[in-house]
Formats: sequence, structure tokens, C-alpha cells
Amino acid sequence: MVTLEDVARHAGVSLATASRVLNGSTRQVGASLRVKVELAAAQLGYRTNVAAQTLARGASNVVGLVVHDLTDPYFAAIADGAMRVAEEQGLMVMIGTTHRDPQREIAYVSTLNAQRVRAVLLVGSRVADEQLTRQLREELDRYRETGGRVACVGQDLLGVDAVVPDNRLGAAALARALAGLGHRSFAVLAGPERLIAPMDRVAGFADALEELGLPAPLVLHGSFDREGGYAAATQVSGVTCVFAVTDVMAVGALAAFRDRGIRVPEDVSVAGFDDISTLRDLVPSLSTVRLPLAEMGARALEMALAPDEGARAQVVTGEVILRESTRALG
Amino acid sequence: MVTLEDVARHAGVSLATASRVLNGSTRQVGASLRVKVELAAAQLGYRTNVAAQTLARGASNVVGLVVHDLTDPYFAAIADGAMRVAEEQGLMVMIGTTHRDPQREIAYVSTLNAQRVRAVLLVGSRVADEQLTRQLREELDRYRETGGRVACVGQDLLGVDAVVPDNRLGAAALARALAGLGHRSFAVLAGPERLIAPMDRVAGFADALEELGLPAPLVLHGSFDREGGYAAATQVSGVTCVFAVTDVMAVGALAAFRDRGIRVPEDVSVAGFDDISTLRDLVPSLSTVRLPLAEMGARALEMALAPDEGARAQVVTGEVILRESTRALG
DNA sequence: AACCTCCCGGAAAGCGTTTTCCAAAGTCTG
DNA sequence: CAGACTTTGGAAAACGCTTTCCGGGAGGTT
Repeated sequence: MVTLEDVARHAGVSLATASRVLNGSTRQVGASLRVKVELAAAQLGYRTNVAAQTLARGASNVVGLVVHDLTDPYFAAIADGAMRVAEEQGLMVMIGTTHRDPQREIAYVSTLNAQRVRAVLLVGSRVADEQLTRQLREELDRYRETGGRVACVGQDLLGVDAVVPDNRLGAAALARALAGLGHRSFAVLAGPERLIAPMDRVAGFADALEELGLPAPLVLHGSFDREGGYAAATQVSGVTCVFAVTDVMAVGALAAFRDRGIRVPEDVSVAGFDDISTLRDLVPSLSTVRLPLAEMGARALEMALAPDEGARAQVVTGEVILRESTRALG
Repeated sequence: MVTLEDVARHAGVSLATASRVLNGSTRQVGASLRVKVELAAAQLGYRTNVAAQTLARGASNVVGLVVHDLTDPYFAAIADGAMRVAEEQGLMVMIGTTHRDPQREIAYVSTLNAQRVRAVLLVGSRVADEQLTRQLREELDRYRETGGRVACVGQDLLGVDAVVPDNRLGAAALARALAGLGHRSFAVLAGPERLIAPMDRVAGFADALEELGLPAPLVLHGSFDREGGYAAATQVSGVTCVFAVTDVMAVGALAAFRDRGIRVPEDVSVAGFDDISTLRDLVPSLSTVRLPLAEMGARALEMALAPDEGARAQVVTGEVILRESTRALG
């Protein structure tokens, strides 16, 4: 393994000079020495030892990303956005997937802290559990005490920078749009009861219906994925419109209705939330609330990296998009 | 920042002892001291500085993953499989996305080398370009010279461990299956001309047709994504069956046919390759060649991590799955 | 010419671990 | 109970880089 010292010796300069030439520094190095060093480095095939660099500098050039499930296009989109800004800033990205296990999320924060990553992004909704939240916060505080930066995407965690969609507002807008199509009876496929983001969407949706003087929707809980949507949709009957709190769940619902011989949108309308682009080719195309997922990931990382102090929250508002899966009633 | 030295002092033991207790070692430490150290660490909130550890140990506990595009479910599935084994082995994963830029792939290998990652996984097909391949190989060799381990997924790179689908065989089997349905005239949506994996699929498909005494397919090139499939499909006419070398491209083709008013499978049959699970709810459901993507990622990482020397290649064979997008003729 | 500044190169002190040696204290054997 | 092992704890030398501090030379000003 060729070290900086080898390069320095080979170039006939000091370690300090070699370091200044190769690994960036505020200090200038004279042209002749600079060339010698660069040549030596190239000849020997020198590669900086990042661990040593990190140790000496006291700061690494990697950021951490904690997501629930990378194969879920929602998370993939956000991760992609974040990775784009990481790349711009010359940072590497370390990813951990929790598979929706809160303990794992906490463990990852701890590990990323040990790695002394520059920032960590927590992506996705968390369950409303006193103890887990406290544990997570403790871990985050420990990390931040020593200069770590944290931001959340998709869910607010008090005292932490966050980029969050206005779930209530988006869901309410969707409810009004669907009511505008003439729908009066609704079901909501709601995801797990304790998960915060979906519950906000349910609440926003229900509140808007109430304001419009419409009957409260039938709320069905299920897991926060395609299967949950499918399972919940099998229990739906007697409504003209179904709101799945997630596009992914809506896909499950679509499948369930197809299997049951219920036509969408002729027999029942279906709407989702998120506007996952991988899903744009579904038939019928899905009405939804568009969220700029990649941008959210990007903004969150930018925010976490920004030197500015104080917890900030950026709220992004979703845009209702009506497509083929919802139809206007007579 | 609390260091191991702080912990040692607080516990009244030496640095060596503290290290042995907290960060794993072959050496035993007496029960009483062990407890003292653990207590001190917990009280002070000690977190190992991984950079220092890596430097001292000369080996990190992270692996690198280089993919083209994380939002493409093909890569997400493979990455997910690899991450599962990383998690099992207590390794962190660093991901780089090249966005199909070969230079970027090379740059990532270099960066991951600098990080002294334990292994790097190169996922996805590469272009057949002399010079780029040589550059990549040089970078890989440099990495491997110093103990780095490398494995490829989805594409063979001579001299490197690899888990690859048998693209020719899979495509040939698909061709035979489609011919078995009565199809005689085919188009192939083939992706970029220089990309190796898709070209193998095209070749396997064409060879099988020839063996069957059927006319050669119309081969249309395009980009290796949904848009490429869409664009290529707009030029298709006069065939009863279209083979897109990728499910993702097949989705584009489906969309194109829909826009052109061409019904699938009534007017034309469409088949893909990969069996992306996110796409299972498409209507019509896609005939394809199933590849165990997650498992491929997992096996590749296991192979890279295994101490055994010598380049090995694991070939996985695809399984033809006929669904609704292909129909039997007369 | 004397004095001040700047600039650039090098020596060396860290950064926080791991690990190799030693030494001391047990634990066995015969 | 002496000698030979085996454990267990500690001192200190790496690991490969960054950065502070110093000194010397070049250039500019009176």
C-alpha cells in the first residue's frame, strides 16, 4: 500500500508538501514541487487513505441515509435526490435500510455517528411511540452534540431540520377534488394506525369531507405497502371512491378490485398519494397528489449540510392530479 | 467528543483494556474490569471512532456498491439483496450511482478504494469499449492489489468474480416459448448497441429463432430505459410479437402501443426480461424471464467477501414466465 | 541598506484506535 | 514446591494523514 510518505520521498519533498498538493489545502505550493509530487503520486498509484484523512481532519466526507426500504420507489426517489446533491458536493453516501424496524433506525444512527458522517438523513414516517421516539432522540442528540447534522424527510421530528409534505393539506385538497367529481361516499386505506404520516393524510381527508358536510369515510387499516392496500381493498364495499394514503397501496387496491371483478373507475374510483413515477404506466393511470420526492431528498440534504443553525422545517405542498382512476359521477 | 482514553481513565484501566472490552478482541478481560469499562462507556456515551479504528486495523467495515440508477427497480432489487447480507455481516454499505456514465463508475471505484472498503460490487451492464474497460480494470487491479475484493452483478468482467444471468439462454428460451405460442414475426427492442448484456439477449433470441427456422427479428435500438422502450416501440409494425430486452423497456413499449391504439396482446404480444416485482400489477401483466435479482445481489456480495481466491462466475438461469401480455396465435 | 511583510517548505505534534511486547500473577505438573 | 505454562493488564509503538509552528528567502518600502 503506497502512502503519502512514499510519494513525498519519491518526489523528494516533505510530507507536508505532498499533503498540500494532493489533498487540498489553503496553502499554496510552488509549481515545480507541485509537479514533482503529482508525478510521483501518479507513478506510484497513490490513493489517499480516507480513514487517516478523516481521523486527522476530524471530519469525514460521507453522509448517511436511513430509509425503510430501498425497493419501495418512494424511498428510491428520495434517496436519488439526496445522492445527487451528495455527488455535487463530493460526498459519499452510506445507506441503511431499516425494513420498518424502529430499533434498526436507532442502531443506524448510532453506527453513522461512529462513522462520524457529516450528516444523516432520516427518511420516512415513524410510529408514534413515546419510548422509541425518546431513544431515537437521545441517539440523535448524542450525534449532534459532537457536530453531527440531521434532517428528516417526509416526517417531522421536533427539533430537527425537516422537509415534509403538508399531508393534511394535500389530502384535504384531494378530498375536495374528489367531492368535486360528485363522490359522496368514501373509504380510506390507511396504513398502520400508529404511523404518523398516513394518519395525517387520513385526518386531512376526513376533515375536508366534514367541512363539505359529507359523511365520514370508512377507514381501513393495513400494512404500509402494496399488500396492505390489497388486503384493505378486499374489505371495501358500498363506496364510490377509495383513497389509498400511498400510491403503492393504491396499486394493491387496484389489483384487489381487479381480482374481485370490480372495475376502476367505472365501479369505483381510486386515488393515491405521492405520484410515484415508476407507476405512471399503470392502467388506469392513478389519480394522486404529486410530491417532488427527489427534490425533497435533495433539499433535506442541502439543509442538513448548510451551516445555518436552528431547526427549520420546509413544507412542500402536494399538487392534486386527477387521471383515469377517478371518474366524475353522473 | 468522548474518546476511548476518556473511558479508560474514567474506569481506571489502561487504554488497551478498554479497547479490548469495547471493540472486540481475541483477548479476555477479567470480569470486574470488563464491567467497569462497560459502565464507564455507557455513562460517558462513548461511540467508537470508526475512522481511527479503520486506520489502526487497516480494514474497514464498509462495502461499496456501484449501480447505474437507484430509481430503476432492477438496481434497487439487486442493491436490496446485497444490503441484506451486508447487514447480516455487520457491514455498512456505501452506494454510488453512475447514471450510466462509465467514467463515473471508474471514479467511484477509485473513491471506494480510497475508503479502503472491504469489497466493491459493480452492478449492471457496461459498454463494450476497449479503453474504458482497460481504465476500469486498471483501477480495479490497483484496488485488488492491496487486498480489495470485487464482484460484478449482471455482467461478466473477465478476471473478476461475477454473478450473471445466462442472458443468451434465457432469451433463447423465451424465443422458443413465444414461437410455441405461434408467433413467427418478431421485433426486438434492444437498448444501446454497445451495451453488452442487452446485446447478449438479442443474440440469444435471434439465434433461437434461426434454429427454429424463423425469420430474423427486426432489431431496434434505443436507450436502456422506459423512454428507450417507448421510442423503439413507436417504430414497430408488421410483427405479432415484441421482445423488449428489459421489463422497464417493455413498460415503455406497452405505453407506446397504448398511445398508438394498438392493443396488447390482441394486436401484438409483448415480453420483457428480468421480472421486476414492482411491475407485477401492470395490465396486461408482463410475460418475461424471471431473474432472482435480490438473490443475485446477495450472492455476489457473499462471493466477494468469501476468502476463497480465484475468479469465479456464478451463472443464474432465468425462468420464462408467460402472462397476459403475450397471447397464443390462432 | 535596513526593516517589514509575505510566501513557501519542512519538522513534528497530534487525531483515536489496535496490537505487540512485557511483566506479573496464577495454575498445573511431577 | 520448583519449574513450565497460561492468563491477564499495561506501556508504547504503529496506522497515514493534517496542520501548526518555524525559519529562511524574496520582494517592497523608507
